[in-house]
Amino acid sequence: MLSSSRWGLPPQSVPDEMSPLGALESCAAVIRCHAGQEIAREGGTTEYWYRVLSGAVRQCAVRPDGRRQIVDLILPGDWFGFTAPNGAFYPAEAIVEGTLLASYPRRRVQTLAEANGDVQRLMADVVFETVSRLRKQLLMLGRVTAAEKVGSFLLEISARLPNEHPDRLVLPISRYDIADYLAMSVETVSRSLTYLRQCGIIALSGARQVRIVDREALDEGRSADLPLGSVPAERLPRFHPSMEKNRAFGRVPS
Amino acid sequence: MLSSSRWGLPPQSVPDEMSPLGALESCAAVIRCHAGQEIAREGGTTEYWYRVLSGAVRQCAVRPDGRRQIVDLILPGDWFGFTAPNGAFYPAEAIVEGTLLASYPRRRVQTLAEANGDVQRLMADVVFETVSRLRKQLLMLGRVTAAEKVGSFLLEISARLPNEHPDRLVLPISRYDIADYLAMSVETVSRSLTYLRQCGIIALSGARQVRIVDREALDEGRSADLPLGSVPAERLPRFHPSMEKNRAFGRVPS
DNA sequence: CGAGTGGTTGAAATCCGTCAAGAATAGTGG
DNA sequence: CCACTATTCTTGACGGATTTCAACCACTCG
Repeated sequence: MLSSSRWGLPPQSVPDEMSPLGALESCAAVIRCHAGQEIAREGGTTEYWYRVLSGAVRQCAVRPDGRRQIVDLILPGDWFGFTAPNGAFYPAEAIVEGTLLASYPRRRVQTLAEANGDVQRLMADVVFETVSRLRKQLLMLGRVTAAEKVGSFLLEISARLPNEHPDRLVLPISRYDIADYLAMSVETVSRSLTYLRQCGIIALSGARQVRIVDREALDEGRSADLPLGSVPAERLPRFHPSMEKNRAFGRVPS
Repeated sequence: MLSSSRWGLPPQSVPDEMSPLGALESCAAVIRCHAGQEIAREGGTTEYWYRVLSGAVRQCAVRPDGRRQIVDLILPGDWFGFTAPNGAFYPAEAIVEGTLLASYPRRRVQTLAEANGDVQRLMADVVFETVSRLRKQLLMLGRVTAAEKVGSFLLEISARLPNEHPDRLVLPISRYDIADYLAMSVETVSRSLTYLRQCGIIALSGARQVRIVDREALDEGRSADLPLGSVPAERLPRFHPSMEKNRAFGRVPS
């Protein structure tokens, strides 16, 4: 499971500075994971920090009632494994077969960061990215309509997945995972996608291949103008009368 | 707005080690905020990291449709202000009148952390706490029923608020803020609370004073057994027939 | 082929958001 | 202290979106 080969950091994560990264590189080992395989945890605490090189990883929470929720979706370039001293531990599993991870010994990196300010700042930014990622997921979950949730999910994937063409994307996860990621039922995810397709906002070739036709319609949340049940014959108009319900969630209280 | 008085770290955040904290203390300034006041941002980027000493702070996102969502609720002892280099900025506002903040100059702390490994690890843990906090909010938003959301919110507040008696708590935020925090309407928040009260799971004295009667019922999510509309005459049984719908969100797919 | 997984669609029940109105509380100024 | 107002909170009614339950199709792999 633990291969000792070395691996370099991808250029996009740290564009200019290459000096401190060599030190980080030298302590990284590459792990190859099967689909569904849980990333090893050493006795409860995470002794490693990981970075996804290819594939996808999910961190799940299982409620007492048996439901599952994905609390983090980790794509190539993202780091994970940061846990608070007394925080809950959410097991990480590879989603895609052959997912490649770079594993960094936590203590080694911390020692490196103490000696090298560049490494310290790099790791700080990496954790801040995690915060930013979670906040985006919060915003997705907070959307009102199912179609809005799925729409913003597609945009998120499009932005985070290194595609040659940003409007053509291959979903790395199944409908079930999307459902657990957005906290909705699988059926509604499927319905939302066909709804977006029927609106002409996206195009589907196969289940996983998505083409974004009208990007603005996705992030403006205009996909909530019509209910899921209705089947519009043609594309939605750019501005819809029902968009006028611009009342705030809660006005500006306390 | 910016007072130059000094302020010590509270003992609960860092129990034992007191040596590196003196250095942190010495660069902290205390800010007193009015209710609704936005915490100063210096030209878009956050030049300061903050820690809440008393009161409460919210970080909001406003969607194009005018809705508001609270993407972080910061209570005494919590830090905030960590932003990724290219991440979105969410303005922070004090909620409670007279909220006290300790502000730490970002660059000064970074310099301190470079020189002192203890400061570095302390700050790392502080950011990990933020990650843990956001993940808990994700789990709250992911709950199915409105009563479950509000129930887990009460438990969260009870755990984070330094109360003498953990089952008696005073809500620091209004119904509107709760609604924007849990991404639901104000009316449903109110209805959920009265529902929990009628179930005998909580007791309300006034709008803000809550007493948790049956803690297990709250975190087991059993509060979702009955729909919001029905008014049960007595307490719910400990195990309810409808609890058998233990189907997972999505089974365990790839 | 049959089993299993993943995906889609239909029908029914229900939970929640919206609109509306009223009650309770706080804040203000006389 | 009281009237007056604004805000917060609660409750009702209604319509609609989503969940649930169920069936079906496509595909893969022994």
